Amino acid sequence: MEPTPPTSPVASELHAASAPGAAIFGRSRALRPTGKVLPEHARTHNRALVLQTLYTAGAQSRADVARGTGLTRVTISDLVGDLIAEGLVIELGQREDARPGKPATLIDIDREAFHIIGVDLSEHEVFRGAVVGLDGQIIGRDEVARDGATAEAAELLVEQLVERLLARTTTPVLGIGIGSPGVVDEHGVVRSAPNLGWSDVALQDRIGARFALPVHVANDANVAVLAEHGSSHHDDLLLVKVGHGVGAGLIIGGRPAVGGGFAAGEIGHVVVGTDGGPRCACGKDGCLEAWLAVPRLTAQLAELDGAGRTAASARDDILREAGRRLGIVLAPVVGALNLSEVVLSGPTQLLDGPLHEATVDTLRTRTMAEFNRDLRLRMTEHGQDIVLRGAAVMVLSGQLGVS
Amino acid sequence: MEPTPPTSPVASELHAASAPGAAIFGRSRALRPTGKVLPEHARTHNRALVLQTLYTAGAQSRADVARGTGLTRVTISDLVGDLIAEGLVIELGQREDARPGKPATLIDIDREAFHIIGVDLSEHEVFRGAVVGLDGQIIGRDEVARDGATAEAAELLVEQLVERLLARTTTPVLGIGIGSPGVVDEHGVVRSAPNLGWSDVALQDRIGARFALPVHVANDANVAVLAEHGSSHHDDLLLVKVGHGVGAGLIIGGRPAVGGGFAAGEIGHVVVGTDGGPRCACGKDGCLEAWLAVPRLTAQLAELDGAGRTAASARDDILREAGRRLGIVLAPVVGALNLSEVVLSGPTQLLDGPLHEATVDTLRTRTMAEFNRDLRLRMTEHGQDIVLRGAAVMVLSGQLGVS
DNA sequence: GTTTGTTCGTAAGGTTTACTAACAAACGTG
DNA sequence: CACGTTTGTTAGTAAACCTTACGAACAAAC
Repeated sequence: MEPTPPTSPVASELHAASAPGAAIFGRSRALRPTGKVLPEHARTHNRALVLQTLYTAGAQSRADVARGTGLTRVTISDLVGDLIAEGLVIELGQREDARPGKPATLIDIDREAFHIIGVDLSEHEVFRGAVVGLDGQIIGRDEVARDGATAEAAELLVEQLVERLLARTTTPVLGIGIGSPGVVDEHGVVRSAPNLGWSDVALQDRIGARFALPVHVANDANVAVLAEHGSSHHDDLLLVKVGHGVGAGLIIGGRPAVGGGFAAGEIGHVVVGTDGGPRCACGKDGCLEAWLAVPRLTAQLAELDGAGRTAASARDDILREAGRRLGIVLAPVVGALNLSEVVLSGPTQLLDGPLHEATVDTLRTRTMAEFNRDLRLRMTEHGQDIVLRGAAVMVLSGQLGVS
Repeated sequence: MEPTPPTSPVASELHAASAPGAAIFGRSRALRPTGKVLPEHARTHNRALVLQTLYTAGAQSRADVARGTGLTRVTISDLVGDLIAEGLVIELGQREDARPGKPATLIDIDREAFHIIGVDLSEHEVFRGAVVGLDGQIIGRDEVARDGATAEAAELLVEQLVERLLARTTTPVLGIGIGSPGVVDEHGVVRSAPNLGWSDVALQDRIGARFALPVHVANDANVAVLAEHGSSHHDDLLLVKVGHGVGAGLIIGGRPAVGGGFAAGEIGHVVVGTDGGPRCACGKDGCLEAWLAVPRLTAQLAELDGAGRTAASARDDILREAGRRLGIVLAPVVGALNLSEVVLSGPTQLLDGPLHEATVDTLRTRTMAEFNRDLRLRMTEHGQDIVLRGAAVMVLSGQLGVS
């Protein structure tokens, strides 16, 4: 019954008195900034709806779009007129196939009209970037070696990389998307990225001011899950990104989860199981990262090699145990959120095999089959480019409302 | 690399081919039913915004509401005119305090104009219900003994309880909110509630047809977290409801999480730890419910008493271990979602004490302090009425857009 | 070849919504 | 008492989407 000391990161407020006179529901809560809705906002929404329809279903007639959206042909013609004037949509000529009635004029998003810059800062040795098309196709790549650069030097490298990528674009640029390690807030400020020596770095503002383009910045795993959501039909999914560290990105009910402190997905330092485990850099024993991070796994496998040609099963045992640990951490999350899809991203030779199998097995034995029958666990199909493509999705979503 | 058998609840789709010709992002996904936005929808939104403002901040002038919402005085007058005509808002006369300018006419939601019926089906022996005011105050209670009724008999009991509650109302009824155990879908169909012998019971339609009133049905824990969200200023919170079983409700980014299969929050049968545990009714060993459910805890404590007057520390040990197990399951969820608040609901004499302390301790030692510094773990302040009040919030939110 | 029915895209006119501008009423202040 | 301030309403305007109507262009049936 004693309150825990206030120094504790998890403090109890059991006995905190509520404000006197406050209503039972809601009155004490800060006013929600839901915001008014003006006619022009409705227009913006419907405009995005047209783009989304074209983006998702491809070239079609105005009448098709009208049927798809529920708006009238008249309104669609009006909206499409705007979009054509802006260069976002083009007419493709008449439909070929033979059917009764006036032949339709096909329209589509001009998928060659804009380029997007995607940047991935999540790798340890190199900053990678790409020029990405509206469809997600990678048009050109570039990268800069990091050479241990931190703080201002690292920021300069990002600028340099973006500049080189912009030089390669041949059409107007829709925006710049950046996936950064660490905790990133809603304004694209990197609150904390220890690896890069960043703390409260206003990357979005800086890059935006430098290149006069829309910029979106988010955590690398949160960016990666956007790429996965784009190519999945699930609206509740989790992506686990295994690299130098272990992080996750979540989509819940079709929307990215950010978390109260912008640290959603930070599962690398959650302790796994009740039987200890390897000592982690953070000081605790048995963190997920201590079991699963790539350096840890490769080191363990290298030890095996050093001890002579052991049976392949020893290698498999190591990977299987890592997979089991991942499953143990994921089980409560899968259960609590009733996820329908979990995706793994990272080195295929490590993740795709015994590790993956063990995770599947562990999830199966530790969750309720009845509720999670539809759950799928799979490797990403985006490979190494997942953050680059996710960054493009982020820009697409932010600038056009398409996602 | 072998795909797991299709009978497995967690199946691998590692090698599933994507549809040929599908675009890299999105094209393969089903068209999102985002929906068009018409001017009247904007109107509805702004109307709800006015109600929300009044509900949250209390009586004020039209001009105050205009400043609070960002809409103009003219628009607010128009909207308020509608609301007064509908009987939702009333004029309270002129403001008393002395200041320059024309004296303001105070308006407020007519908090006595409507009653809400709240029903809680989560208890084992009894169905409880209440007439609830718009502010959440409980105006009258009623209950029916369940006597083990299941299937149709249980449905009839619900109808009977609602009928008796309606007879007690003295004003028009805004709607009926029901918190049911089991899995409930978006249309208020109880997909599965083993305790009540329900399977695909269209409770919302049935009660709605019987009483010709708006009805909202959801899972009991998901309903309970609405009550908690109403009196909290956190937009990422989890409520753990400990009773005959163990369930949870989540609010993520201010919205309730429902899950792909409508089973979000079902954490009772997630296995805890890596050291076995008590056999659970579901067949697995060491489910959270096997550690934490009230029958299990009381049985363990009763065994103690039977063995003679043991030290109080033995009782504390049992509760502490249960709390530790809860912390172990919650740690990955708290980490993944970066929750800012976790609330416990259930018997105070069991939860509020060593159990609570142990959960706090365990969460502290198993998550990253840096990310979860602001996390609070506390008992609910709604006590036994949490589902009844949550049901009222659900109706308020569904019918008026107020939450 | 003609008629019929269908489909597409556009034009005209009406309704809803929220805005700006302007004003009367009612108050405190100097 | 003149003046500035605040409130709430009236009048007119702009934006957005709707319904209705129509010409153009086609397939199918006669």
